[in-house]
Amino acid sequence: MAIDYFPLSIGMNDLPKQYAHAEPERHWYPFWLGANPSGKSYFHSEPDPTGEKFPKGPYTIVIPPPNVTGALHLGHALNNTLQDTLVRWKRMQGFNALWMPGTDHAGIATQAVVERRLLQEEKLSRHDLGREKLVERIWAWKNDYEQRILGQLQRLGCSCDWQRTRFTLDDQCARAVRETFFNLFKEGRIYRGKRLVNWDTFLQTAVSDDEVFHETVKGHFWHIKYPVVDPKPGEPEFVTVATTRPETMLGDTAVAVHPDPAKALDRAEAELRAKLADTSEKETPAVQSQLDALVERRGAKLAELIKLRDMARAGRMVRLPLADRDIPLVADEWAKPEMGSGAVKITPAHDPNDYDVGRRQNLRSINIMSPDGTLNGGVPEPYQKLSMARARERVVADLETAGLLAEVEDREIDLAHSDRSKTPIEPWLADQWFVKMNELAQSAMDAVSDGRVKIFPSRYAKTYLDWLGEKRDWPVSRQLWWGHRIPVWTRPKWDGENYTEAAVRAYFLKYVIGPACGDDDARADEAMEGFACSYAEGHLHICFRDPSLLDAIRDTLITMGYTEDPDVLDTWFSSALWPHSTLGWPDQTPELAYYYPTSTLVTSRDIITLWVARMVLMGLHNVRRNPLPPGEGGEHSEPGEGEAATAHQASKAQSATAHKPLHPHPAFGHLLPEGEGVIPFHEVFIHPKILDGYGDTMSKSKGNGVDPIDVIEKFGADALRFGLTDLTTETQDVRMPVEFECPHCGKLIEQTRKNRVLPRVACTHCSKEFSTQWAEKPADKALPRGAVVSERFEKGRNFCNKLWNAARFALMNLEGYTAGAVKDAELAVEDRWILSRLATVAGEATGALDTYRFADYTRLLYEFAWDEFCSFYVEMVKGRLQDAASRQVAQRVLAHVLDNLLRLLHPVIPFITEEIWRLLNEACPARGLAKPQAADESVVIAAWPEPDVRRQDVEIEARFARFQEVLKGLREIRARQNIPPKTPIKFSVRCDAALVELLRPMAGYFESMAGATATGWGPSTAPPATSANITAGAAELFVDLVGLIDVDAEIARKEKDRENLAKQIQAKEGKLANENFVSRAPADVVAKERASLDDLRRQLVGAEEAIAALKKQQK
RNA sequence: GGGCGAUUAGCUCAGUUGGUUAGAGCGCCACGUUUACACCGUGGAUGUCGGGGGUUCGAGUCCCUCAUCGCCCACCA
Repeated sequence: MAIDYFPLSIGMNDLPKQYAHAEPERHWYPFWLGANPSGKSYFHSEPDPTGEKFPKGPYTIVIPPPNVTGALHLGHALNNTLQDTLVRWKRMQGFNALWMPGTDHAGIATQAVVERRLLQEEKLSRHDLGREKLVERIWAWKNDYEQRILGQLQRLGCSCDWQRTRFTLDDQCARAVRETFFNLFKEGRIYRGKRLVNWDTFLQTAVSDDEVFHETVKGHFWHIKYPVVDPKPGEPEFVTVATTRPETMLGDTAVAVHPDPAKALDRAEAELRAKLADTSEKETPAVQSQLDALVERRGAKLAELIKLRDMARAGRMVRLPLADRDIPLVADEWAKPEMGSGAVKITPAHDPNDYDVGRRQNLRSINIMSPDGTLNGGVPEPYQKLSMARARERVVADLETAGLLAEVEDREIDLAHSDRSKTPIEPWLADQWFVKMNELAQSAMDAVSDGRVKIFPSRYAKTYLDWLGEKRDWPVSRQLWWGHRIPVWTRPKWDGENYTEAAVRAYFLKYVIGPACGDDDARADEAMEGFACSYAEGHLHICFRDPSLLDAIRDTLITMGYTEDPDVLDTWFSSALWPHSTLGWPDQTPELAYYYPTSTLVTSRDIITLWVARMVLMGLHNVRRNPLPPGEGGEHSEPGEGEAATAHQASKAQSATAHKPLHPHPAFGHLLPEGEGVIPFHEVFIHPKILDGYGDTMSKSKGNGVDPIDVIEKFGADALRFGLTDLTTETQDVRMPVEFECPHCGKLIEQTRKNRVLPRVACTHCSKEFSTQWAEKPADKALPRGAVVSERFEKGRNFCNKLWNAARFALMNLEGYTAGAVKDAELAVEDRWILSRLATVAGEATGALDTYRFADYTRLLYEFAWDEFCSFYVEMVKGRLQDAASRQVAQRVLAHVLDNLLRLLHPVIPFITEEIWRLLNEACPARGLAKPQAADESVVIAAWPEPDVRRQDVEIEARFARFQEVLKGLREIRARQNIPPKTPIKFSVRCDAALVELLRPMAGYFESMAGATATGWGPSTAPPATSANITAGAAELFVDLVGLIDVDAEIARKEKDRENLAKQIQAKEGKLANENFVSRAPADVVAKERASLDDLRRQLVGAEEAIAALKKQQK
């Protein structure tokens, strides 16, 4: 049968000896996407609510959307390979598999990249460009990189449903974001608060923690005396506070002391003692002296602190020097008595802890800094317009002049710098929006605690629960331009205005919304549904659900004094909605009803908290399931149980052969806005992180990053995928030593910490130079580029080549193949064996994938394909293929096993399996043993092999094990006697009658596979006069060596054996003589030891016999 | 400071509930171009299972402790 709709890459008659990966990769991907007989993409999925086409129901994965900051690296390749492996596997199993692709706008990271380039290439800041223009530039960047990223995923072979590709900043995500924000706002879960940001005063922007580097600098710890206002008799004249940032005193609004100093001192002492008991030796003296100081001064300090505390309770004030303001003493637990004097200055606007104190104690906040880093009008005139650094000098000098500086200590300070401008960061409290986490976090914790969401490996559930357990409110605003704009407008409250929600609503209905709706009451009422307002800290905030409404009233709002919030939302806000926003939420789409909750999330451990936890809580908040009345699909979702029972889940619990339709048949409209919240996914798999050979994380900036495309070019996409899957064990990190590939000689050069940052490197083999990613000078850039790869992918490439050659052998021997049923009686012993092994391995491989044991999956198939199929089955079937009488059955079994092997391997190595599948289709259009059937046009849509348990045959596997032992023994003797492979040898076997029965039928295979002819079998077989012997399991082999033997070498060898055996026997005898062992160990263990001892003794006798015989020969 | 994890052959990693003589891939050594495959075949060498204690008849596996490394989180008047 000729395939005319698509040309095969390789003609059947000249299959190359080495698998060439490039061509199959190039042409099979478009084939899968639609250039196939069906004309449709195999990767596209449509909801099937009735379960007509897919009785097993859906299997859904949403991609962790890669950031559009840059191209994908090896970590992404791992992440996506695993997802593709799962999706392809489930698709083959008959699930309606959907892999939803997309990318993430990655707020600050992307804006930072674009801003950095702008500065470098055009010397422009974002302020020079303006908001709109900058955002335009970022969109252009996004378009470039999105294309590149999606292209990389395709090169990798990812079977995403590209028709559904999404972006976290696209219109539909924007709708989901606005809907979510509005609802949370209306529910009072979103509030305005202050939070410390890393303020870059040079670029006048907030920078993320990632963009901050710390440098230890020499600084001071200043102790400042604040005079007490009108001290009463017995009261101190001053309160001393200490600070590393004296200039912030100008913004102080209180001094705090602990409300219960005695208790606080006890706690401090107890903590130090605990630390002393727990600390390493070299730190002990420091802790001890702290403790001593605390104990020694306890009495005096306690008295002082109690006095201060009482003053605070009496509402006494201190005078803030330089600013000449009176500020209160307050009692607050933030003050640590063991620190400094025990009294602490409170600057709510410039320190997050102080901000909390300010809220608790109802203090004023005085912001003293302008965005450019100079002091603003909130401080006395002499200090205004000074930079923070200058202000510090001035404040310290003035305090000293005033005699208010008690002490100055030297101190090392960890000072934060902006990575972008290299200037010091000023911590600055900015207004931020927060999401209240209390209930949301609890709901997400419950989902994991009660098993609705399962995390693999399970230890990561702890990371998740611990983090959520803190229930820290989530700051969601970012001082950026790239992202979802916060849909809030704000104005200060007017003097004398009384805020009530009802009044604001009434006002808006009458004067703003009403007119905007053309005074159509129904429309206006509806519009008011999408209106919410709140009041906090002197400001009125309004929020709209529908942005189109906003366009109509924008001008009105501005006239009314409202300003639009300039900030955008944290990028994780939109990522948190990803599993439902990509399926159409807030609309109740068929997709949402059918595919949600998704099946599996595959991600890495560093975003368990940032992303996974938030998806769970947002999913539970946004997506609601209504209990359906019985008869409308509701019977499938029993409360509690039903929700988790997708077919995917059920297939794990039920046997693979169960046909009961367990899928929920979700009816459209099944997910409604009321009712119980629905989890976003049933299972989460956390995969390891790839480090380089030195244990460093890979990154472009270190120079150890690997572009998956480089690996694909050199080793092939399948080799990359196989290698990555093969290292996915339960460990948290894997190391991947990295090499440069010399573009001149193609050899690999070890990448070191030194050479990986050079613009050009000389090849250690051919000495020619090549360029690296650091090349900037034209001379460097002109050199050919050295790709960065890893030889760890050789294993995968070699495996693909082995598979290719096994297929090549099969194809060369399948001429004249006819399909037809094969009767059990027609099967040869090797057929029965390989079919038994195939059944076992198919079951084990399925089990491995089911529990995310990816490395087990590849290992099982690697060993089956290489060590069993290639090394034994193919070798053994060769003879029958040459024999007309047995050829037909041999061909049918060979084709069948290869067919199954290709299916089992397809999820991990899709390209080569498709290539071979199509070649096999040419040779054998119909395959199968019991009932041959026409093969599917593509292995992508072929069925996953169900383990054929009927073929499992313990007896035949046992016989094979014996056979393999004997064969190995024969080869070993040949090797150690240096007998050339072509020289035939004769051997005899001494073993019991049962084993003879097993081995005798294999005689021909000893001839073909070891060039050895059997001359005698049985319990009384005697060794030939000149022989080498070896123990192979329960059998003893004698190889007749007349004219071949190196007697001396054999004697030396056997003497070494004898020594070794004697040692082991002694150890075992000792063990068995131990009364404790014999009486306490389980009987079967003891029996095993006894049997093992007998065996060793027998071997020893054999060795001695052989030595004696050989010594006779020597003479 | 809190948490999680790692430490097994030269390198990268497996090692099930404690139970024969601790495994794989790469690398290394010897032999081999036998009609699928040198990206191969056959055979071989290589380990104080990080150190020290303990529990046990028995520990790579369980407990304690020390050391080194990695990651996450928090904090630093």
